Amino acid sequence: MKSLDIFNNLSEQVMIRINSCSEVKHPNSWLERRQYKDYDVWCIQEGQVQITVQEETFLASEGDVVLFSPDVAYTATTTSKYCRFIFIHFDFSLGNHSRILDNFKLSGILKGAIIKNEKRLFLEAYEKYKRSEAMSQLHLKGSLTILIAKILELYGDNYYHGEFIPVTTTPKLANYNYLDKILPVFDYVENHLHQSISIRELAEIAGMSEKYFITYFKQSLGVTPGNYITQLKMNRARDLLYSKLYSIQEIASMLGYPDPYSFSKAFKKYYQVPPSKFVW
DNA sequence: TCGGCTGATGGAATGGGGTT
DNA sequence: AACCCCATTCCATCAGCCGA
Repeated sequence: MKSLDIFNNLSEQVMIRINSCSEVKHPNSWLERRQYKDYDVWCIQEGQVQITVQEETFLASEGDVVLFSPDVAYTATTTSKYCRFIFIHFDFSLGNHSRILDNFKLSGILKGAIIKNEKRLFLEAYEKYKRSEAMSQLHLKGSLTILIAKILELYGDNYYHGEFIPVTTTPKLANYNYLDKILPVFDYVENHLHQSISIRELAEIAGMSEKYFITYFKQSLGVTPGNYITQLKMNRARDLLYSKLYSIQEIASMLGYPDPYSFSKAFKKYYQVPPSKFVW
């Protein structure tokens, strides 16, 4: 299992909040030196944008998408007569972890060709948003989610990795491998969903004391290990129920619950509906 | 990174409602 | 009546927060 799978498995815990979204056009004399506290995506519509990060210079052309992570200090100018781009500022968090994406080198320039469809959806949503059409904010958020999912997918498949380096304020932020320590735990949970999993055994796998493991896990992922296990089990329970191939008793046993009652209890707590009423 | 405290959770037993 | 499923209750254990 790849560490990026957490975003898929914990998709219900992912929160994206749009802070601002607009379109700007800058003349050749434009020079901007900034460092934001949230994420920022630029969709270059016209011209070329030259971006300098940590003394290194990059060029984003028409059609490209630029992703800035928080704490990336950049200087931007245009090498063409003028440039025009749409920007969107947003926060991205998993559970209560607002900087989970810092674990990955995502900040940089994505060539338009590799993200074509997702960018098109985003631009369509932006046009709706600009005209204040009905549900346009939901459209915008949805299309941004798709765009980010695509960036994560490209990153996971090694088709993309960002080259912007953030200004490291704490040692933790400099460590892109922060999740690596608990990666074996993800694998273990994934492969042992059919049995009851104790935090103690997970801590052992991570090579930490039980108490510290819980703290570390929550700091790294934004959710507690217990919540993580429950989330995965409930995802699978939902899929198994939809398949209509198994009884509640069978599913309970497939997910490591000692009896169907405990499973029902956990299921209802999570979905607010008992498993028997979940699929009609 | 650890230990103590406390609320949360699991497991077992029991009961009730619905269905066959 | 028998069976199934879920709710409730009680008690023991565990997870996770907080302070050091």
